[in-house]
Amino acid sequence: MKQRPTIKDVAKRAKVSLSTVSLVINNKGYVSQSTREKVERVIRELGYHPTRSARDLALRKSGNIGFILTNDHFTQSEPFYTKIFLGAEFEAQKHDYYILLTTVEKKFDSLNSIPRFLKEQNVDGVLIAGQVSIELIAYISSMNIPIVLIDYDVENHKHSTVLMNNYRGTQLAVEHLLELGHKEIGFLGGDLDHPSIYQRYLGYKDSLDNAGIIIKDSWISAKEPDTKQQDGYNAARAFLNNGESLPTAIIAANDAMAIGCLRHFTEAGIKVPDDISLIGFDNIERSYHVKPPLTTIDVNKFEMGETAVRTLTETIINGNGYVNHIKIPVTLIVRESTDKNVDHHIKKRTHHK
Amino acid sequence: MKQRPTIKDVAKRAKVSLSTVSLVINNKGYVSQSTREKVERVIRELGYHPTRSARDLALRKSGNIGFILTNDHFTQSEPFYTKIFLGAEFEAQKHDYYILLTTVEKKFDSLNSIPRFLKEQNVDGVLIAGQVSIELIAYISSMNIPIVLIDYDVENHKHSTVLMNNYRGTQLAVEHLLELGHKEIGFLGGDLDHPSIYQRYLGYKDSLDNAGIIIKDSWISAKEPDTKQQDGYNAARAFLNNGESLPTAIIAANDAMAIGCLRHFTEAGIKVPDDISLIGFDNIERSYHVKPPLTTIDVNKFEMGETAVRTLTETIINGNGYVNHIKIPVTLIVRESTDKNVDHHIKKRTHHK
DNA sequence: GCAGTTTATCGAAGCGCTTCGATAATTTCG
DNA sequence: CGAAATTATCGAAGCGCTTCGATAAACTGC
Repeated sequence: MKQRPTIKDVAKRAKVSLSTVSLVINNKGYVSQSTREKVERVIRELGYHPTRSARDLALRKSGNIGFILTNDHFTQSEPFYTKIFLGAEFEAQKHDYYILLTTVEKKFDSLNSIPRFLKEQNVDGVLIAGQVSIELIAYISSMNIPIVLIDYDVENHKHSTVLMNNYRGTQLAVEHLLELGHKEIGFLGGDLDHPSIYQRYLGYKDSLDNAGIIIKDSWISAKEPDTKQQDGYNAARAFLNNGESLPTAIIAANDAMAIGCLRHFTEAGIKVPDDISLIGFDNIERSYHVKPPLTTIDVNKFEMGETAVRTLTETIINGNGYVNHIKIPVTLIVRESTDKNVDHHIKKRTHHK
Repeated sequence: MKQRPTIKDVAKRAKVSLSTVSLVINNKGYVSQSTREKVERVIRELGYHPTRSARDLALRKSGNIGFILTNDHFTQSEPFYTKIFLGAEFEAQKHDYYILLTTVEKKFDSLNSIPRFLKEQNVDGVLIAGQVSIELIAYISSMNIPIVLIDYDVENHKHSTVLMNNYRGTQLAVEHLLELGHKEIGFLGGDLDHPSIYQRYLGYKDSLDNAGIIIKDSWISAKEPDTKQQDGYNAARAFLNNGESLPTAIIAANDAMAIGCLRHFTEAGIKVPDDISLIGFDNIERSYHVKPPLTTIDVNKFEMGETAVRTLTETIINGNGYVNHIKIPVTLIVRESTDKNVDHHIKKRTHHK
């Protein structure tokens, strides 16, 4: 196996010094036209290409960016972060970066939670997707490595973030329902401590406020501990048992909860959308296959990944301190779980049975 | 920003030479218990960790493995290679490798098709998923870089391969149909030149042969140029118009074709599985949502990725020449598109109308 | 008790590249 | 026309690590 040529071979063959070759490769300093051409010719002849690790060592950088997420994401059925990752991967390729992927435990453990690529100084910047421990973020931050957070917002706004426009999402949902003639619109949330969910709640609340509608407490459910299907199911039951009349439409914090809610409604004989309209959020695969298909809010995950990489490379170039908060637009997907508010008095009777 | 400690700092502080520290880190050569402990203590105190690029340069390796696929895969809706990639990613993590992903054009172009990580000598081995140009494979091979092919088999068996057991898949399908009492079993294939499809065809043919059933030409369709849904649709039409009676069951080369076939049958008033049973292959997402849900053959894609990485790391360690051909097992997923062969004479009448 | 091993440590060279001066040749222009 | 600035090239040092001898001390065993 014959060795690949090094910069030395190029220099020898072109009868110039190592440094000159380096200058040509990097388009730096002063090199006369003639020697530049000579060197370039030799490079072509030899099929030379600089070796990554040598260059990295000399430049004290890596050409990689790290992608961190908690290890439960990939095992989830919904490929949310997978799509973000792919978007990032493609954008990174454009900027001549490679992405090193790693997963970490949800809870921080200073021994094991530090991704290897950080210890090895093998990344120039880091993408963090979803809710990782703030200790880890702080640790990376303390190493002075640029960070971009995706779909997760920490309180201090020290790092750039790429979020979906949660607020705008529920706003769209409310607008859609208002157009359909609904006035009594509920919100089925889970854990309001989660920033995204809270934003969705706010978008809902503000929109109704602006429409001059006074929200009744009984329209809102936010007692469930999480935002999974089961929580939606439970929340739906709570709705039915609170002694108050149901709103004519419900916006769920996400599709999973909406689907759980839908299931309970179906069991309880409440028809969606005839008796009540229902909107989800996230546009997960299943929201399309459920009966009836869910009206929901979609965000382009691929674009989130792309944008994150673009932001990160800019931070790498411009140095830290460059902070950017980007909201990726969302769109309303109208399917069959929402319908006109025909006559809500009939409905009240229906679900009081 | 204070510099991270280097091996030099460790040496100084531990009052030993650079080389001794290196020996300790790598567990090599002779080091007395006492100095070993001393060095290890200092390493801990300083929070030292060797830097990747320096080590790579010295060792002339990279600690990365490349993952190549053609650029159309990720744009396809079916996340087939995505799952393989994730399997590979996780397994790589266990072996302390990072995966560098890249896509290449289907047709080889010596200028642009060479992945950057190859030019930069930035990978110790390469995973190739799907049908990439043989020129590229030959090129990589000529650089003496270990290769493992996934879901693609080139003629010369110079490289390790990880394939799904296509042959076994259609064998399972035939067994299933035989148990249901079918004797007239057709095969709806596309491009038989594709090795995977051909293996599926062989599994079908051999199984019927072994069962003592003589296959009629009219049961087999293999004239379509590709294996997409439209090809299945067209093939189904050809089946109906060939003047012969239909078999009582059909095995399609893949789910896409099966779904196309199903669509045409539905349009033609032929009921699946009442009039004819139908089996797909691949277990794509849609095969589950179609009416009726498709009986099909599933393979664990994640496992394919894992196995490929395991094979590759072994080749990297043991040197080339270590060649392994692995077939990942498949399983039959019985859903609603197959049923007992009740009375096929009635059926014949049905579809002759 | 001494030649031959084994164990322990270290200095120096080397991996392939970048970059900082130093030197020299060429150009500018007051 | 000569001092200063610009252009061109190169040698050497350095990036942080591994590894090959060299050297020396500590054991073998006869």
